[in-house]
Amino acid sequence: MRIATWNINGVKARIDTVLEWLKETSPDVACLQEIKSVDENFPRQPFEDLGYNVETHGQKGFNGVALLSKQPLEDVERRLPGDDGDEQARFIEGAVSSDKGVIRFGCLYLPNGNPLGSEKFPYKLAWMDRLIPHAERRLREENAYLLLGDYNVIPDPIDAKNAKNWLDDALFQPESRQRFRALTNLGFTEAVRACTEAAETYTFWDYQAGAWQKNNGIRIDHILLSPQATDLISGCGIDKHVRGWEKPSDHVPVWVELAA
DNA sequence: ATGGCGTACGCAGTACGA
Repeated sequence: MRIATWNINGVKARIDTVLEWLKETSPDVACLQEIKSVDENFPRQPFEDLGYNVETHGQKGFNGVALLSKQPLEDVERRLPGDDGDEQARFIEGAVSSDKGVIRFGCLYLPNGNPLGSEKFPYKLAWMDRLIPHAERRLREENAYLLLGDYNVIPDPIDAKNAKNWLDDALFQPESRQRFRALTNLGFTEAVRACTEAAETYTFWDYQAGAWQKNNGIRIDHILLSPQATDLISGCGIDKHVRGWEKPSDHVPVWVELAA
């Protein structure tokens, strides 16, 4: 079973690209971020035509997440618990049944947090402070659970081509990185680092200043697996070639293969 | 980067992203 995450930067602009990728890699579950669409306008039909069940949590203009699954999605929940006043569409969960039991997926679009000094950075940290106890509750269920998406966190210097360029950026602040470590330290395994120690392993390249051509990337899209899910890992990867396609997203898909 | 690009909204130019 292949599980993938991808920040598509707008479903309207990216629909053909996303469909092409789905046909090429055929993930069983795909978590999409930045759909930038309200639920009513999400183009469900072309995804359903490829055999996917579709669940969305969108809003007007920006943000928005979606879950695609070849198997029916059960127990779908929208919104990250902990702040009823948070109107930003950044979190959706669902589960599928497999021969290894229930496998649950949390699809997240973590706040960017820039610029530092604005209200956006404390919002990012507060969002992470809600994510950690939620993840802790899920781990206590002792099922296969994957928490995946655009974390907007560069975990370590090796995860950026030029780490010093990010020192004043919310993605690389000690407070952001500390919370990411606190999350993984609950007992999650981070898929890509479990599969490779290779340097220059990135998931995002800016549209500007020839970042892609210079391989000036960062690794900010992550897949975290509970111990029960970690036991099923048979491989993982990054679909880097997609960044070179026509009209690309600035992010590329990350995936993990489970023996389920 | 005093953001040079890209997307959404909506029809000019502003908000947002990382």
